[in-house]
Amino acid sequence: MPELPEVETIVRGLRPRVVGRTVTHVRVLPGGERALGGCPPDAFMRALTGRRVEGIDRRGKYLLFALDDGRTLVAHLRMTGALLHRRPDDLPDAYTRAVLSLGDGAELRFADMRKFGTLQLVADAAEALGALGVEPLSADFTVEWLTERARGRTAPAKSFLLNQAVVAGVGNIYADEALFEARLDPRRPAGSLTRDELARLRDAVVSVLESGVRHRGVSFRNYRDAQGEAGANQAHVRVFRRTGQPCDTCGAPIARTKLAGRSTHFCPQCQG
DNA sequence: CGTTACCTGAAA
DNA sequence: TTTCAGGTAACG
Repeated sequence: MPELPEVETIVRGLRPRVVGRTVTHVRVLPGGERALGGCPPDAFMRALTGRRVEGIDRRGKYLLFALDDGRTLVAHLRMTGALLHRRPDDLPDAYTRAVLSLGDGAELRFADMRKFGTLQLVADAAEALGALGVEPLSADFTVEWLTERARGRTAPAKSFLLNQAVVAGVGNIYADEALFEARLDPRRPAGSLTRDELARLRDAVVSVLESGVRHRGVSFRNYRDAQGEAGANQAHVRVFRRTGQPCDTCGAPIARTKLAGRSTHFCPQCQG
């Protein structure tokens, strides 16, 4: 569920509340063991207990918790995961799969209805990360880099954007929004995009992601930030889940198709 | 390269 | 009852 802006919002919420705290107790609840990727729950609890969180960072859609023994707790929320900063007497969160108690009495709850999310404790973060391309909100995200990656590719532009090895952190919402902003047909083969079009696409990706961060993410259904609050960016979405509604720019009805197995929304007029 | 599987629930 | 969901690894 969360894409880059949602994960960034969670990281920013957790940082001031969790960095510097020590993990005093770890519980893995029913359904939580599968998030551990084969690590036995006891081993996970033992390895994490007593560790101090030195820093929290984001890479693509992953959250990285740097621990004082040099290891990293790597979390990925996939479709329905959430990381919630709570007090022990706060109401329980549905589908809580693991709870880390912190030295100041607060707790960090990992909740995940669909159980796709992961929590991995590794010596080197790279062990837990998939193949990740450039960070789109960094200076490394250049037109040259996009051009190189797009060369010769027959996959649709939409699939190209969803590929984490190309741009890390773009998901289904922001891919559709960026293609609309760049006025590009999501079905166009990535390799057919001109340098000019790729320049537009680059700028559009940056723009929609920055807007997402500014509005604390999109909450169409499950997404909640570290305080359990919904985001506000759904009010600023131009095509995603607006099938049949008039395009803001030209009034034509927003169309929907399927690409790379994902619902894809676009304006047939503006993105022709 | 596209499709399927992983899980659970909400919406059509 | 069927389809769909903000993700991605594994499969053919």
